[in-house]
Amino acid sequence: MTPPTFNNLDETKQKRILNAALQEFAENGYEQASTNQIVKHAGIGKGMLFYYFKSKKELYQYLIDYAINIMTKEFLSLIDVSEPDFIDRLRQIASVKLKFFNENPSVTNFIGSVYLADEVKLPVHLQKQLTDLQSYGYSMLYENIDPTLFRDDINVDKAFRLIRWSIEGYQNELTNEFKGKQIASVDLDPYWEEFYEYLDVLKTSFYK
Amino acid sequence: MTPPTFNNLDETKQKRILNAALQEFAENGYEQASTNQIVKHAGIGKGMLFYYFKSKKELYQYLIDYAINIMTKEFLSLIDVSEPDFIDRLRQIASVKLKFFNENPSVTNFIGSVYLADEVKLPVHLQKQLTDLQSYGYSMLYENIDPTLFRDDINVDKAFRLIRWSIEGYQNELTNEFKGKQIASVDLDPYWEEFYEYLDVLKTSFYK
Amino acid sequence: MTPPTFNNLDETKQKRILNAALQEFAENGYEQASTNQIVKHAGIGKGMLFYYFKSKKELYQYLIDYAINIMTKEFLSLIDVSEPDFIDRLRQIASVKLKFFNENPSVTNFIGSVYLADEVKLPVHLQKQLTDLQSYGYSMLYENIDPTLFRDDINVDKAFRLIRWSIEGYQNELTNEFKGKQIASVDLDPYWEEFYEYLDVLKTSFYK
Amino acid sequence: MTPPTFNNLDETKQKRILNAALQEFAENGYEQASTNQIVKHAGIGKGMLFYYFKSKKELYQYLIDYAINIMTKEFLSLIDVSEPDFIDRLRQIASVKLKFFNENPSVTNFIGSVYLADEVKLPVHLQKQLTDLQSYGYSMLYENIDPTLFRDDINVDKAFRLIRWSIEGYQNELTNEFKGKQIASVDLDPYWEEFYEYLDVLKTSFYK
DNA sequence: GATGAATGAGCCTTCATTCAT
DNA sequence: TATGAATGAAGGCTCATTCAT
Repeated sequence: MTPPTFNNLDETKQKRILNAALQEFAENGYEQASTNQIVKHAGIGKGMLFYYFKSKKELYQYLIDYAINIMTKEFLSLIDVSEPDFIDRLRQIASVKLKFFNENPSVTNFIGSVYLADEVKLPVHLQKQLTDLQSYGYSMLYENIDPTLFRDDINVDKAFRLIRWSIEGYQNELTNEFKGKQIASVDLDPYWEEFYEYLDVLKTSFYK
Repeated sequence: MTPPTFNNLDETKQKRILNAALQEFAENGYEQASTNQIVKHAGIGKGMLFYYFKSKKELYQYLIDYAINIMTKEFLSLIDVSEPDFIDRLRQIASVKLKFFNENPSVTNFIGSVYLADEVKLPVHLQKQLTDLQSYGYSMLYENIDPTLFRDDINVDKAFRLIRWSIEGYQNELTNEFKGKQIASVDLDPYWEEFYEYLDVLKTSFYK
Repeated sequence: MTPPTFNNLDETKQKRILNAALQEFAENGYEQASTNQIVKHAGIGKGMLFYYFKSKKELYQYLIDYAINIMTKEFLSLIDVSEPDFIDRLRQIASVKLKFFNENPSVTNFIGSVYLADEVKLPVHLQKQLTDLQSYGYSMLYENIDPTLFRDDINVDKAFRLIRWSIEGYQNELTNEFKGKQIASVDLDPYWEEFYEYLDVLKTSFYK
Repeated sequence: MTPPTFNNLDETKQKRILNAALQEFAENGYEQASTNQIVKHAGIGKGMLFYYFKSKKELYQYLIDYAINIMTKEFLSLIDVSEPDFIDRLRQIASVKLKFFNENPSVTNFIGSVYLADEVKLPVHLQKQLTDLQSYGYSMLYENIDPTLFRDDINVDKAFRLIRWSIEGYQNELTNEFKGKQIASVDLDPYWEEFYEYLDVLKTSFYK
């Protein structure tokens, strides 16, 4: 399924190529991404990319598959589902997510661009994997949550979603703010503090 | 600042060109948009586009400027700021926004794609205008709001933002759902109903 | 059907492009023909070829159509079918053919390469035209021929074909011999003389 | 002259490589032939082909040399020159030729494509060998022929050639007809019968 | 000997931009 | 003003050939 010519490369080279490609696609979208730029940044010859992947599209689909796998293994599966408090769960997810982002910034940006753009008609098995990834993410989010913590006078499902949207909105705003900056160079502590304050407001409002 | 050659055109022709361009950019992004398609849909010769605008980029920036102006005049300025209830204000904004979208779908889609994509490095004056647009939007949102409606045990500013993010998240989800469909063909009533339910949950939770 | 952008060119330029293309395709076949070489020899910019023709394949098909038309009008239709003597008919055809070749060498070579190579899957209407061209050629060859000139002890149809094949073989041999030489620089008279001698042998053998 | 590295291979491997190459060149012509396909079909590594032959062109020329030799030894030298009747000689040659084709279809197709295409500028020694092959073929055709069988009122040399051209024309037509079909699946008897009828017409016409 | 990864020139094609008319 | 023909750089991709292993 995955190109054996590529998988036989030593890992650092694979990583160099994958990162160059993930970044190029994330920044420019599928069509506008330039394989020329990719090979230049990856430091490989013009022909090799097509020796490994046969076509731009195959490379793109390989990246999606790769991103899905790594997100599953190194992000979603690390979420602790024993925490029954929805908002504390969200806090923990944010922490794992940030760690993942720091280790795989290009993967995060790339998979985001895939969901946003849908420039490319993907084969069904990839469409399914993307949907599955989302479902798995939701299950990590909602599984084993204790609904009795919520006020009795509101619809809990609606509350779930409103809270999730709030958090996502907050995180998007931060992402936007940090865009272009080296994340490593930012002192994140004040942001965590602020985040916790937002979570407290949510608890106060939505919980009993 | 705006090309005088273009502004001297009779208005219907201007509209034809602008709409052709707005649509092309909204659908394909900056790089992928084709000037050939634009002139074809606008019904003008290839040379004229570059006579009016000098370059693809200048056209794009003109469109941003144009979109900002029209959104200011025909959307933001129509918001009724006499409504002091924050959540009722949001409801009213949603209604005005939908009306604007129905009358100017290409403008709405275009400006959305500009915020999302940031393919192009914009000149500072446009960056500023975009920020100003957002600020103006926020002022329409927050001006004259009665904070005393909110519970006393939460930070009202944080509540404002959490609520706004919730609503935006909900609206994004709908936008995504409607993508590709003819909006005119959708019966919106059930969505309004659902929207109001969400607003009620917010009121119950955040208000006294 | 034929690209209007190309047909609007002044004729000398059209000819320059057509000849460059006919030659390139005749010499190298469809796949190996280089559009780069064509534009270089035609003295036009790289993009123009695709402005006129949209694709290499469309150019190729245009050339086939063009070659068929010109061969029909300036070669086959000039054959005098009032001559009932089969071998004299062949003599006359050879003369017309040579004249045509001198005026349109690239067309002749091109259409020959098309029949030989069948590299490209042609659309049915072109397939049909090519077959029709051959049929028309045969009709010019056989129409109104007097079979009673042939000996009674042989099958006249078989004789027709044997004679045709002889002549074609002779002509192919000459074509091969002249390959690469400037045909204009060759004194053809001795070849005509030799040709007539061959025709005489055929008459002696196959006629009463 | 022939690469010693290649000649040291055991014969089955040589054959595998030669057949893979002959077929690829015969089917696609020189330029369009893919060395990748050749090594794949030959079951050898990419590097070895260029170890044995140094370049695609050298391989091609080796194949020409090889084809000439095998045609000489296993086709032309098998022609029975004791038959003094020209037309019976032709019949016998056709039979030997068909046998050879059945045993070496790739060689036959390859050498045919070489004569037709002349894509490649061959070195003089190969040009000469090709000419010699033809000469040798002609000598097998004409040697020991009894000219007194021919009518007295025609030039016998011209008759020889006319007859040869006829036969070649007939055979080309058949080759064309069979193109793409599995020759083994065709019942050839009716074609032999027809062939003999043509030969009879020729005898009746050209012999006393 | 043997492999196949690596290279880079060249392929067809698109497209913003210019310019003669 | 208005047209659209003309340009050439850049796009994705292929392939003979080389070379480290």
